[in-house]
Amino acid sequence: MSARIQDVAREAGVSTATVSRALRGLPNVSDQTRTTVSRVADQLGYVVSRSASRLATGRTLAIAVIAPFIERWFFAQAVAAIEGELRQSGFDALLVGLPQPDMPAREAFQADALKGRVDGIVVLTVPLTGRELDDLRGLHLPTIFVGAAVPGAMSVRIDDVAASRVATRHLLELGHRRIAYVGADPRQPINFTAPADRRAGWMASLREAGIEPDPRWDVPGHFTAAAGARAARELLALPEPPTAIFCASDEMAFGVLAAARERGIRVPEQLSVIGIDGHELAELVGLTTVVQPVAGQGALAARMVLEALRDERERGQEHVVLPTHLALRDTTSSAIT
Amino acid sequence: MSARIQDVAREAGVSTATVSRALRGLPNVSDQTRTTVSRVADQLGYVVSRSASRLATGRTLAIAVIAPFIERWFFAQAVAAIEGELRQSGFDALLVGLPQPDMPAREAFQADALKGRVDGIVVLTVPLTGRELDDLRGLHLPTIFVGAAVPGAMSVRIDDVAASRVATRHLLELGHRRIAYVGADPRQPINFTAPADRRAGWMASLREAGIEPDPRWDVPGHFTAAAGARAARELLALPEPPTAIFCASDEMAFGVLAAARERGIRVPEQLSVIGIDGHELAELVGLTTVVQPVAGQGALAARMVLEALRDERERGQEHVVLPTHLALRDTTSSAIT
DNA sequence: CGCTGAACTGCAAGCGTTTGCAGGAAAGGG
DNA sequence: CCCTTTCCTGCAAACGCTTGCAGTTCAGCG
Repeated sequence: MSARIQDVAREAGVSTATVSRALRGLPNVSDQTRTTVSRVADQLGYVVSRSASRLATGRTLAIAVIAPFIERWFFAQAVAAIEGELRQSGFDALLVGLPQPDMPAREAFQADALKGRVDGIVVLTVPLTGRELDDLRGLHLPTIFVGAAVPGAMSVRIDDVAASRVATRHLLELGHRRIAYVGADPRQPINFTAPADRRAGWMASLREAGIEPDPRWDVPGHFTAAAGARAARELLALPEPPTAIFCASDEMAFGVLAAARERGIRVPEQLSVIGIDGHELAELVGLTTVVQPVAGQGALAARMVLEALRDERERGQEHVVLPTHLALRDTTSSAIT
Repeated sequence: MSARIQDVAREAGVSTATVSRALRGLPNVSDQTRTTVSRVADQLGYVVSRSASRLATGRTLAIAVIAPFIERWFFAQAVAAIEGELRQSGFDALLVGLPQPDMPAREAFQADALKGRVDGIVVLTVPLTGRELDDLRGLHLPTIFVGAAVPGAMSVRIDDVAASRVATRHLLELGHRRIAYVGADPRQPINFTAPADRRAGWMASLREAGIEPDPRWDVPGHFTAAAGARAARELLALPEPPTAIFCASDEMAFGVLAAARERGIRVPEQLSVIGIDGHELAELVGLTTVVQPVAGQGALAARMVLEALRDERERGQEHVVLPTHLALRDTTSSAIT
């Protein structure tokens, strides 16, 4: 049906070996030959068979992108950035969602289903079990984690503890004392450290300020707006509700803002709210937040796998930490005392 | 390094042919043999080489998912749903972003780069040129479009005109006369009909109500919140501003709401706002909107390609239109006259 | 007890590239 | 003018699976 390397070879009057070399820009092909071959090739609309060259070389020119919730803002941003970077380098992005990620007993992630299908892996901050992680390592492919530092592998992320401290300190400086945290995750799988780290930053900052955090200020949020709203309703119903809420993601903060509006609580006058992310909408609604480079982390991760593929020798254990910054906007203000 | 079919064959004392058949559940393999082979196979951790079977069969077990802006809500939802459906059927999801989609003169989409790399294609409502579309057809792969009906191919979508009429009529029934539309796209590529269709529905509904839409009520929005806000600012600055704004997407509506807040305009008392989508946040902020099944469209599309792959014979030209419904919430109310 | 099929299994030829090795031609050096 | 090099090119063997075809075994039937 469509042209094979044979056809090109015949038409150009050379061997398939030469066609292969000519088309891939390998040395030891005369300019004359190379031109002819190229011309014939696109005359015939020849495209090398990926399957065949995969088989012959053992390289797939594909990278797996493992993401738990592609539909969520953070992941969508990151995936988009990764895909773009990969495509530019001629690599395929094989998207792998985590099976039923919300289920407590979700189907195990089959790492070795990837065996031989990709040259490298980018893992977006995914709740993986230790076993799954081991299987992943067992593939011996360059693997890079985004959003969490996994020992023995490369990673790119932000300093979650620090980001969280920035947010919490900001609230403290505004005079808040009763500062809640939304975003803890009851389960704590390996490699999904953001919730816990951010919680740790919050807690440490409070303690440094001489405040012992009330356990009731620490509410799970599951990183969705709806869950954020639920958390806020719970917090605002406390006998002595917090005067400020720090959310581990902007989406949860949106939920908190909505919940506050429901109850007629004015932000920031009666309640300060701060998030982490730098969501597009955060700017619009004036949400104060700690901005992290999401696309930046994704793109960098992609470049790092490709890099690792190039320099097979030194499969580094690089851990890159990207900076964040506080975007002061309209949802935080001094506490009324 | 890792086990080949040969190894399994040797270990199990059978030929590679038998291993192949046994593992794939083909008939004419004794139960005894099948069991032995399976046992040996996973003892050795054998996984068939996708590359090799691709080459041998010509089938890739992969589907390309072409999306222009993976980072946007609609696309992220759809991609997630598609990926899930494909994975369940053992297919790989090859994610293909459109190169620099925002650029006016973006690099052409290389359809034939997909040649031989996938068995089918799902195209999310993508602004493609006629030539690109032709190339895509030239691949002769089952292709299904989401969000736009392309002649000669399968599609799944909503009735944009109807959805838009529902929204517009709702506003009309509330007594609004000056109803603006945010979302038109100046460029009008083939296969990206949603903006124009929704605009058509708006315009038709107005005319049926005896209202001649003021051209200034028709503002581009580019489907982002920021652009929605910009559009709203423009509209609200008109000497006689609209009393209601209909946005072709919820994200744009969020922008409009933000812009209204900026100017101290109360919603819905002074301004009614309605969107299309059913975004997670829409519910939270109480945005009235026409809900469309986004994940549903994606999942269905995926099932349809797989279906088409199964029944090679009848490559249908099915066009499925999924229903939408109006979600009445708090951003629309009667016009003050 | 021979014969016919059915049920399994194996042989080996692909599938379309890549690549180590060797051959041949041209160029340069002595 | 011969001998090295250098530069191109082709041969043919992988790569790891699938599958048409043929061979074997064995139960069942006449």
